[in-house]
Amino acid sequence: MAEDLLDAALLEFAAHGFEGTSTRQIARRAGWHQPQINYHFESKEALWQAAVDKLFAELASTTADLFSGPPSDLAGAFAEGIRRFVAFSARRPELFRIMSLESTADSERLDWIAERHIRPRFEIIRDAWERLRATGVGATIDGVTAYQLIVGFGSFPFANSPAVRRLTSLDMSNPAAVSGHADALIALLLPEHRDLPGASARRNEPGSTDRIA
Amino acid sequence: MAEDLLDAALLEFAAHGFEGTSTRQIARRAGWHQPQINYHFESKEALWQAAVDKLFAELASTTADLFSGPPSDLAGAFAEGIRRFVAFSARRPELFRIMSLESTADSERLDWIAERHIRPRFEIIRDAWERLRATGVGATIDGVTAYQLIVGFGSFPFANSPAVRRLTSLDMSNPAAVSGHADALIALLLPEHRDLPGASARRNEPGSTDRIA
DNA sequence: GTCTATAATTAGATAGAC
DNA sequence: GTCTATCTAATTATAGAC
Repeated sequence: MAEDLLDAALLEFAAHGFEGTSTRQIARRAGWHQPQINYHFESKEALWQAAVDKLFAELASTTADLFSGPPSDLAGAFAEGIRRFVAFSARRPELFRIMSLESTADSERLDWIAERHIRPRFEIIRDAWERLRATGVGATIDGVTAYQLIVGFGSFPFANSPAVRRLTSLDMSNPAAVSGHADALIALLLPEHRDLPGASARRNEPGSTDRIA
Repeated sequence: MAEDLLDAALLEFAAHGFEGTSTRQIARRAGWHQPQINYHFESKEALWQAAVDKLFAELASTTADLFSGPPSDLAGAFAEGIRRFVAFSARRPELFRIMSLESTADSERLDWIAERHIRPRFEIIRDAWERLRATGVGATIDGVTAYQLIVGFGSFPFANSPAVRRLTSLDMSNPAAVSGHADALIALLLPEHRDLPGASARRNEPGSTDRIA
């Protein structure tokens, strides 16, 4: 099944980079034989593109409905978007890893991923943030900085979970750690939001580790 | 000169990962012949360790004096530490790139870098933050989260500067962008700090692009 | 210490039997 | 479509002349 191979490719590319990953490793992980990759995909590069397309399609499906309706509660939609993005980063740390790997040096892969996948999401988030700020809500940072905070800080502990585990014995795949991190990010971006009705009810549920001191 | 080779190694390892970097690329960048690397270093792995040691020595030299004196102005020392770390991340984006590359999968290199370099710095920052919070100052986040905010958000736009450039035409190597990003991070962590004497004088200097909206 | 040549291994991709 | 065998090129590392 091609889905299995794409998932294996995402894990390997995210862990070792494009050049550092061999198609044999990917095939072995998925239970394929290496030449099957070149039968089903034009090249290693085409396999990478197909895997990245799948990853961003998964992300899109978790946030598609957020900014489609009327902007009656933009702050609430923003907070919900952050919760979903943080949860997705925990489930799919490959997203941030591959974005980071490809964002550090000029390359054709960066051109491709920036224009095809990152730019549309970046512009939606930046513009939504600036509309929100225009209503007087939110931390006093601009849209570009808010995007960097959401993506950089929101994904960081999940993309680096093996390092986090070594330094703290925290398990970032724990659902309480995931929602706690989302709450911390929301508190930084939307300091007023914890006072809004129903905003942070989940923070006080039993069993949730409250990362807010 | 061995310094030149280690700098070349850092750039290549940071851009392509350990497995994705060939010793020939490194040698070519530094003007060496490939077999010289194996004469001066035991292996590709030993070269990587020497390069990472050099990188963290540079970081240590920029922050060595910060927490040594009496903790009379812990918030001020914290803000100054953030400014220096952000400036270092801009000058040496290889630090964050290599940390991220090695923090995503279990490996002997992660064991080595986590214990030798990351843990000591993590514990200093986490503990300093919790002492600061005990005085009632600072955002309501715990020490682990503060560390993730400083490292993740503080380094993100510099480690990903080629992507930032594509999306925004911002040049993150611009000194105003560097100090603006440090100010944004300080404002998130230490909301009270902008009111302290001399805290953010540089933000209002002519020519500085104020990223605070 | 430096350099050319090369050994031993592995990479992406293809040929061709089935 | 699958699988074995293999091609060409690139990899890390070493041998040995200078």
